[in-house]
Amino acid sequence: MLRTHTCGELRLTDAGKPVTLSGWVQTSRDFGGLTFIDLRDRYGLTQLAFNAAANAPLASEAGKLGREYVIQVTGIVRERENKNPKMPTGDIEIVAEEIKILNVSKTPPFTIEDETDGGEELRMKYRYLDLRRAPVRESIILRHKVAQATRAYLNGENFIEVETPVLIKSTPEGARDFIVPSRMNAGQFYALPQSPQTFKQLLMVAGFDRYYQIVKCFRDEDLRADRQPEFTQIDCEMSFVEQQDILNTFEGMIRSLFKTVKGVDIGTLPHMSYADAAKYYGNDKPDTRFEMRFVEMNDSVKGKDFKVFDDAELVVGICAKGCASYTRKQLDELTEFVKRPQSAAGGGATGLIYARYNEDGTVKSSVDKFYNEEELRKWITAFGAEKGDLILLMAGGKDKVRKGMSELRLEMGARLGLRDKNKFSCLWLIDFPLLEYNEDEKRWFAMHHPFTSPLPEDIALLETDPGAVRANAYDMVINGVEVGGGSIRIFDRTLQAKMFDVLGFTPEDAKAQFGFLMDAFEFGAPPHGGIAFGFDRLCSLFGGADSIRDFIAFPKNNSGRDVMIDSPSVIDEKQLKELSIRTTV
RNA sequence: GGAUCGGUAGUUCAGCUGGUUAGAAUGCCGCCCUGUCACGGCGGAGGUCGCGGGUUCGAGUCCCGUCCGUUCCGCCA
Repeated sequence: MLRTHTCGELRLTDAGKPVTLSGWVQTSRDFGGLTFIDLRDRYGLTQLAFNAAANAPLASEAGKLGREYVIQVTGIVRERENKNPKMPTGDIEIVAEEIKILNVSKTPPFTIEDETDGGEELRMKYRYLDLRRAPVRESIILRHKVAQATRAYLNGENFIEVETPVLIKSTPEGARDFIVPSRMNAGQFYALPQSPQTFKQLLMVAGFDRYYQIVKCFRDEDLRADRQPEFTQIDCEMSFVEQQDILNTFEGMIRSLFKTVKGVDIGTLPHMSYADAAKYYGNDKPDTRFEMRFVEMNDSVKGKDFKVFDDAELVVGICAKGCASYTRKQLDELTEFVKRPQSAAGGGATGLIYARYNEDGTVKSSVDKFYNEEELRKWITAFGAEKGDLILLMAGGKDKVRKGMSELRLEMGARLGLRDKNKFSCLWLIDFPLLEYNEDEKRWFAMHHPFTSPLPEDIALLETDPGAVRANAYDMVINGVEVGGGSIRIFDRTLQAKMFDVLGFTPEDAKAQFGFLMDAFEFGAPPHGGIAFGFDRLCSLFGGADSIRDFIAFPKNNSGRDVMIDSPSVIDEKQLKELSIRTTV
């Protein structure tokens, strides 16, 4: 063994012990006659002390150690003269008697400290150095803990972990597939799974009853801070269940994860319908850490000759607590925010209308020309505003205004400090529409996927009013992040055929793409349903971070590149030829 | 595909309406220092201002193009 202890475990009670530690040189503080070195490993930091008066050659050798040298040190644990209460090992130091350089190191391109001076790009290029930093290391360890807690819970609930194939078949719906050429089948291609969806359903047909897998999934779409081309799901499926059974099981799982990993009790998850989420929060993943719910104002503001409101499909607003004192400049900033070109609302329909309910009880709005004080008082009542509050309104087409107002709500929540990373607000979002109409392609698309069953009471509507059919589907939302989603599946071949029909698949198309699943359903498929959680997002949520990248050991950058190993890369002509791929380059 | 911000020392950044030798902090190197833990002091080295073109007497700065990166929109059944 190259060590007797780790760099994080020695305490005052160990004083007097002879020990051997191995690790990396974090810092060196040289006082001439006295040199301190902080030695680092995964477990922490331990101070080494070298005294020139006691051992001059050793102290001189210690002075030559550079940052990130790997050394082995033998010495005696001693109580420190000056303790450091900020370090767990701050009460002791090692009086070194012997050091051995196990490996030298170049000076790292950025500092290996909690607050590094390295930029994102550099950190990714030298990710193995970045991973030496405590915050990144802790994020990866947190991920490990979440994975273990997940397995512990699901194992306890009788789930079986089954691996499903990675080389599968491309299907046109959904995200773009990553494609792998087949050498043995010239001109043919595998696809990497966007999720193990069909396989887990086949496992239900196979009678496995409860399946889970912590599994890599792949989607060839553009990246975001919270989106990687390869990402991990907690993928689950259960047989002989209805929606409520699934909600209970996985509410239990998430509660267990919060309890084990964060020591937090999240309580019972409320249910919110898709329609209510749209109406009160303007999106399907409401951040319910704070209220600031939408208030629809159509009836109270129309007919006063204010064209913007009169022409609008929807006038909706929020009440920002204590913001009546906002300056003109701050209000202009909000208007800019709403109008910014990157807004999901596409630049905002009308801009922003505001009404201040001042501390002195007066009301002042940006549309005083059209609305007298009495009318503005009605606004105050509608919003339940108190003195000092600011009412913000937007008007226009329903979808755009809701999107725009939703962004504004989150922005105001952030400005008011209401989006606390240490607070967790979880809920189930239910009653999604089953189908979405695509104007460009003039056909219905499955909002979730084509195996999602309709709510039983809505099945009849499939013929008459497909847009009104609600799905037997559910999403779990935490702090405005969609962390998981799933559905009760269609297990009846006739209903599945009808779904494909509504989606515009000919029976031949359906057969070609999903024939294996439809065939399987003819051999006694049990009623089943499932859910999948975005594991990376869940970890970033637990870790209080917006980006998932530090919870992935080796993530890709915004262009889907791994800048450390420099992939993707060109492959040579011989490989291409073997794969029967011709290039024009 | 679009928008946005950025690219200057190893690193993080500053560099105004174009003007003499491009700065700071940190890191690195050398010397000094016996209780530091963001050690301190003195000194030093370190730059193709992403790349290409243009405007100009003169470009880090202005214009065009291009490459790389950030964040967002589209996209992500």
